[in-house]
Amino acid sequence: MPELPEVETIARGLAPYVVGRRIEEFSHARRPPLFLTQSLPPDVIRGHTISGVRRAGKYVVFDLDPPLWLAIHLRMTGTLRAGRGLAPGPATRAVLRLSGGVNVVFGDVRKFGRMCVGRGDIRDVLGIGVDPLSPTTTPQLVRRLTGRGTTPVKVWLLDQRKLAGVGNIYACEALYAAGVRPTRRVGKLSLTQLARLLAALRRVLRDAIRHGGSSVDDYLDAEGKAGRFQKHHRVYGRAGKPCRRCRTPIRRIVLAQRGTFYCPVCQH
DNA sequence: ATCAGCACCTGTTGGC
DNA sequence: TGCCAACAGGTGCTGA
Repeated sequence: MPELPEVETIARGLAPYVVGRRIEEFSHARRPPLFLTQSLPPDVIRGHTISGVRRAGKYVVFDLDPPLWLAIHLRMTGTLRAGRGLAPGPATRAVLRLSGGVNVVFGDVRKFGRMCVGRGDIRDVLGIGVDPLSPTTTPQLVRRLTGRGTTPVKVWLLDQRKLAGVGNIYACEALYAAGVRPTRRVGKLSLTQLARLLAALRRVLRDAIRHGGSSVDDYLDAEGKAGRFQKHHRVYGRAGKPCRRCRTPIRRIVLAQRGTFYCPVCQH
């Protein structure tokens, strides 16, 4: 469920609760497997201190001292909550018990979420690409990444090995904002169109972060609060409803098995 | 090397 | 009202 803006919101919300605290205990479910195959044995993090919380792609990352990291991917229904004396619930998959009585609880109804303990270059270990919000991600770099690829641009945006962090909602919204049809072959977009798309993507992501992310169904932040950006969606989830610009009904198609929404008039 | 299709899970919703 | 198929913000594997 959570994409870049939701993960960013969660990471920022966790920081005041966890930074500077020591991990006293780490308890976690075993089935279905919670840890990625490339993970170090998870229990090595016990006794380490959390030096920071950040986002890498769609992962929430706890930086530890001595140097090590714990990355958590929420997939569709994962939630991360922090609080003093916070209790586990029925869907709890893991709990970090920290110094000072603070608990971090990872809940996940569908059990798709995954964790990974590692050290060194996190992007290498997790296999994720560049960040769309990074100033080093330029239209020229994006062009190098797309090459002459024949993949539909919307499917390309969802490939975490290229750009990391974009999911279904923001891919749809950014393509609408840029006036680009989701089915366009990514390698055939001009550099100008790619630049427009990257700028639109950044605008949409920053805007969504400012609004605490999108709560379409069950996303909640680190303190259990819903996001507000769903009120700003222009196409996502609006099949059959009028385009806010031209009143044409928004169309829904399926690309790579994902619902894809666009305006047939405003997007070419 | 790609890529469509399905698998992984459970809860909610919409159509009949 | 009740049942059940379809669908959901994500990713990874398999086989063509």
